[in-house]
Amino acid sequence: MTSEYSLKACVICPNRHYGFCLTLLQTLDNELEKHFIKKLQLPAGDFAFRQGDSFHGFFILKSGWMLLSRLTEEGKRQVLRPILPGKIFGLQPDQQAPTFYSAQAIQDTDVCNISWTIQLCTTHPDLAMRLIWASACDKLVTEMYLTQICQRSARERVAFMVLELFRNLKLRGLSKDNIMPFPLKQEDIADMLGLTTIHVNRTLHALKSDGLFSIHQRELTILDYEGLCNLVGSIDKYMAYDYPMKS
Amino acid sequence: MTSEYSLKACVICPNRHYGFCLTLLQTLDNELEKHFIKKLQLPAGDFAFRQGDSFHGFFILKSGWMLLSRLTEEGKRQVLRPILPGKIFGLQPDQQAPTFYSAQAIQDTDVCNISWTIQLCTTHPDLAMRLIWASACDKLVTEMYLTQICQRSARERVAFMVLELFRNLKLRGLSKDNIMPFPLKQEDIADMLGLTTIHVNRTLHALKSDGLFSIHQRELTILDYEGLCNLVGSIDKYMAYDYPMKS
DNA sequence: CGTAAAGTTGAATTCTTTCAAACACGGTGG
DNA sequence: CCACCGTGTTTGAAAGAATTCAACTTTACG
Repeated sequence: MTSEYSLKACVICPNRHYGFCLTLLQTLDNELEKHFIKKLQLPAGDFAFRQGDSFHGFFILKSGWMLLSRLTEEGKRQVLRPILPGKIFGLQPDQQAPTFYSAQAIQDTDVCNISWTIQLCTTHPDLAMRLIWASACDKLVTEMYLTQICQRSARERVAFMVLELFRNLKLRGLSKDNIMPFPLKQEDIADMLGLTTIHVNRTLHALKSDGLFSIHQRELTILDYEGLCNLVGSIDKYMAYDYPMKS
Repeated sequence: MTSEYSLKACVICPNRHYGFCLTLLQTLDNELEKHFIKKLQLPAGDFAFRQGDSFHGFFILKSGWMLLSRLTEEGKRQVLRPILPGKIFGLQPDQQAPTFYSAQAIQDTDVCNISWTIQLCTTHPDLAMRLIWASACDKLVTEMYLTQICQRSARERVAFMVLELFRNLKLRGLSKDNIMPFPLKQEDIADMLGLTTIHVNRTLHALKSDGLFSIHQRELTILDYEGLCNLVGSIDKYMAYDYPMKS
């Protein structure tokens, strides 16, 4: 993990047009950037933080993919959600307390660390509002996954996950046509959707056989968008809600 | 649903010592209470809002129990979480957008409606900070349930739910000794834990037979606290995190 | 080129669901 | 006071989805 201070790096960041980063850029001053924003590079496999760590503030993912996951006592891993560029992660209720989950890069990533304090609530109320917004977004995404996991079959869960990722990548300009990056291992999917690796394997196989999508070289190609939607149902309205919207 | 304005009602509210309400009370002025806090009474069965509604601000539960739930297209219901007194609910990323879920009273309840606007972020940054805190808490609770549901058997899920509720009720002074109010129907539990009503019934039966707890007249008595803990595992640290803590 | 990690396959088992039906309880009205 | 009704709970038996265990194949990478 390398770190550096880089004044005005936000000005050229690909995420600057959206969400928290947009608001951040709008209210950015040297003071803020110098003292409260730290930039890091994390190679694939590295952790931004580990379950049980404690730290101040929170992170924003600049590029790459990360996974938030929690290890249970029995050693099982629960993937809480994947983090795409522009997303905030690591924001906790009590910043003194040990974190509930780990944040691990599954690709080489760039990360920003924001030293959020209550002081910034006062000096930057628009950032505070944005933080409330972002937190509510994360909650919503988790609730969507919870609903899917509780109520749908393995096929449907996988289809949901693919569509959800696809739409969020598209909004970020990170997919071309029907092709999206797909760095998730089958084990990641299993730990995310409450299935076993073996069953994920069989399910992926079935969905590919049905011509819904194909996966090669860590890239997923959607072959039957409508078919996927039918499998998932029209949760369109909320699907891309996770996205850090403009304004 | 009746509504009224009542100046300084917060001063005698049983939730005034904790969480958002504590901060609210500390910064309370007539201006704030008059224009931004509206009090409601909801009889059992009534909705504070329904999935798809949109409204400004958010709610705080003053007394009673509520359930947040979402109906899927197929007509299945997902209970996202129960709401205990002192908890915030209905806070959404985009307040213009239709809500993702419904909020229904399962007992006679008192509810406060707070007309939160970005303006209040500026005038009351401590409330904004508290809101960030509360939102992160809800997220954490949802993540805990997600983890349990993905990784544990029906027995363990039910045990978890009972313990989680018990601890939060205790913190609020709403349980005496090992007895807690338990207004949940078996169907509610099923919809909350991703099981069928029938299987919840059998599971409850099994847990009662094992002498872990008993249920009579909408009250649950814990008979073997340690046994329950063994079933759940020691997630103590985070268990009562949901609680709107002091300070 | 060789080792570890990731993916694949089969068969048997287990947990949970589904369907169908009966029971208990509280409230209502005759 | 009792029959009736609806909601919530209980039980049985069969079917189904996902897991477990064990082995094998492929891919990635130093």
